[in-house]
Amino acid sequence: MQTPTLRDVAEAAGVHAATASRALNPGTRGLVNAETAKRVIKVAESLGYRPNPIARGLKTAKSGTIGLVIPDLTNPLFPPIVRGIEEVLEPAGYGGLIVNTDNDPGRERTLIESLRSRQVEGLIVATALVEHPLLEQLARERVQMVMVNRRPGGIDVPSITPDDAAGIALAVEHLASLGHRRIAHLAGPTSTSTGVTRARAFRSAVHDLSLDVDPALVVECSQWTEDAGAEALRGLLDAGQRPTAVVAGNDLIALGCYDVFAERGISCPDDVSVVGFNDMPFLDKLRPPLTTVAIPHQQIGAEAARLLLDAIAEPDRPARSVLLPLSLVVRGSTAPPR
Amino acid sequence: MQTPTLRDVAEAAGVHAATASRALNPGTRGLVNAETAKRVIKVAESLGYRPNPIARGLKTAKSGTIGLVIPDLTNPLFPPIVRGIEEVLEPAGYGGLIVNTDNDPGRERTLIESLRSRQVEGLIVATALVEHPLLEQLARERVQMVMVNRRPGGIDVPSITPDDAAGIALAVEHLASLGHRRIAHLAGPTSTSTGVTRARAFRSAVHDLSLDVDPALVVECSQWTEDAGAEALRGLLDAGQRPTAVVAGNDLIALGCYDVFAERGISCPDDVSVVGFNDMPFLDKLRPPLTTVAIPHQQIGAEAARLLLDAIAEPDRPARSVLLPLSLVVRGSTAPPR
DNA sequence: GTGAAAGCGCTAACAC
DNA sequence: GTGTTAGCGCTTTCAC
Repeated sequence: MQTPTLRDVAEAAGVHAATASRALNPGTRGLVNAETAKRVIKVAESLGYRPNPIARGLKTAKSGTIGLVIPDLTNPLFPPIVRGIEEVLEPAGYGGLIVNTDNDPGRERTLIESLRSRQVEGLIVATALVEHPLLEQLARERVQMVMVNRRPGGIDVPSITPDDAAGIALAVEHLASLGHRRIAHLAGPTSTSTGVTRARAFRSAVHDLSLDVDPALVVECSQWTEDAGAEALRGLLDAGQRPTAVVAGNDLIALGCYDVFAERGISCPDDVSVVGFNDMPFLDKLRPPLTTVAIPHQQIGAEAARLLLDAIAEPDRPARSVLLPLSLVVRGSTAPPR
Repeated sequence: MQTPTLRDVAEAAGVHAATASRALNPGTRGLVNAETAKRVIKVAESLGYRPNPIARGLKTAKSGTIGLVIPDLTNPLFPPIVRGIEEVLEPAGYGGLIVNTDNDPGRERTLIESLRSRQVEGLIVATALVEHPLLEQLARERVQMVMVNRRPGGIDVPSITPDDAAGIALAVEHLASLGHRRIAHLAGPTSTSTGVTRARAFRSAVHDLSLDVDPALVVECSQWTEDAGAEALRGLLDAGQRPTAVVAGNDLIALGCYDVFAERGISCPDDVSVVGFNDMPFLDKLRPPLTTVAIPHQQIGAEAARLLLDAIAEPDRPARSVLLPLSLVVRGSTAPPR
């Protein structure tokens, strides 16, 4: 016999399929004679019965899957988040369907569409660049979702974000305590909320600590990449700026700085200190090891999944949002200015 | 109206649901009047109809999902493979369900079980450590699968593996051409087929090139990790061995060597050259940048997905297996011995 | 407490 | 060519 069906179990236990269903389902088990329930369960086990979630899903309009929308799994930022998510989803009986958008709004639309047609029960969205119309539409159609790493403007969607502002403040304070006063910021693209938040936090930290406030010291990178970071730093230096330290929008941008240092014979941390953001893997293997702001990625993922499961269970509960604290990992790329 | 159903479309187009189904389905579209088909399609579009794969799946016993069994998504080896897989799956209308086994046989069993109950149509298995009984059982039950990065002994399962032996030969030849004669190998665990294959390839390459053949120069690491690599190298050095170069079982193990070099004031590549295996991200940022054997991960994933889709389409075709060529990426961790 | 019957949305025989 | 009918495996009224 092929993988046994509920009816097989019912027959073997001498009950009706409906009764077997009730017995097997913890939620409805109470409706059934304890004896019968026990018997059915035993039979099911001995037959190696496994419920077919597809059939169940068809009936209950629940698929037991949720969609994970991320830009690019290959970006080391995301695997730990995904693991954190799975860690919570799995014991809850849910599975995660991952899509990579490459931050392409068109792909994003299509992929979310395809996830919805697969009847996912909710979405965890970790892309920085969801277009607003799409977001609003999803909210309107009451698609359960939670945003990771970004807070949705205006829309009532739960989100789980690292406390970027606090992280940047940590970085700036660290540099200031080392004696730096002229600190540059290579900001992420202002098209991303993260880029905006971090840049704003940078400006206010510099201001609060009474360091040199010079608009020319904040440069926007066109992307969150090594190349864009290198380009931005080159622009800064070519414009004659000589910061003694730079706070990079993220680790990749910081890596771009390393490239420029190599090109131009600048020594880090002797000539310039650098702080990254994210604490990607293997940063401790760099030369010099990169000082950076660490984000509890796995925890973020886990928290996001919990938020989503809650939202699915109680669709009408108002959106909670969580801000996770960050920490600074001091390594070799920061030192007092000379 | 909630998301429209096939019946809604059929009604709006003035045809029967079955006809609508035929019209919408490329495979059966030929059975329907071209005009009608066109009309139905138009109506479907205007209604924003999206087929419900769950319902379809219930009927056709196909879920449109396949299971990806990997040890740990957090290991940088896997994200590119997963992306390669998705790249092929997505246009084919399939989705991938990922599980992380942490190389725990128990978890592996349970997770594969849960994938099967989710009615996946096939499995892509990238764990090094599938227990044989499980594998055999799956094969017996005619679960379609393909193995990635390992060849199943004895069982007729398609596999897609990097040509490890050729890669190791590349590494050894490179070192030999630099003038090294006393080369060590920090092998991966012999409980993994990869570990065994690479160690064997190392021995035969050393032999073929008439280099120093000394069994003491091959050490097994207890795991594929940085720590295990460091430990193995310490053991080797403590035993008085002084190789001028080491071929590490993988990049992580090579990283462990870096740690030991730092501990003991050994200079790389001046005192010892090191070659890694895998070409993880950011290896070019290390000090020194690691010379390593590059594996076309994404391509492996894509190929694996193709193999699986083929197998699903033609279950009776004999298992094909693919061996992908590797290349050596020469960076700064290798130099002539001094 | 349990069975009967209906139906989730779709597709596949089988008629016509 | 198209409609009819049945049913995938399960859950859920509604009777009894």
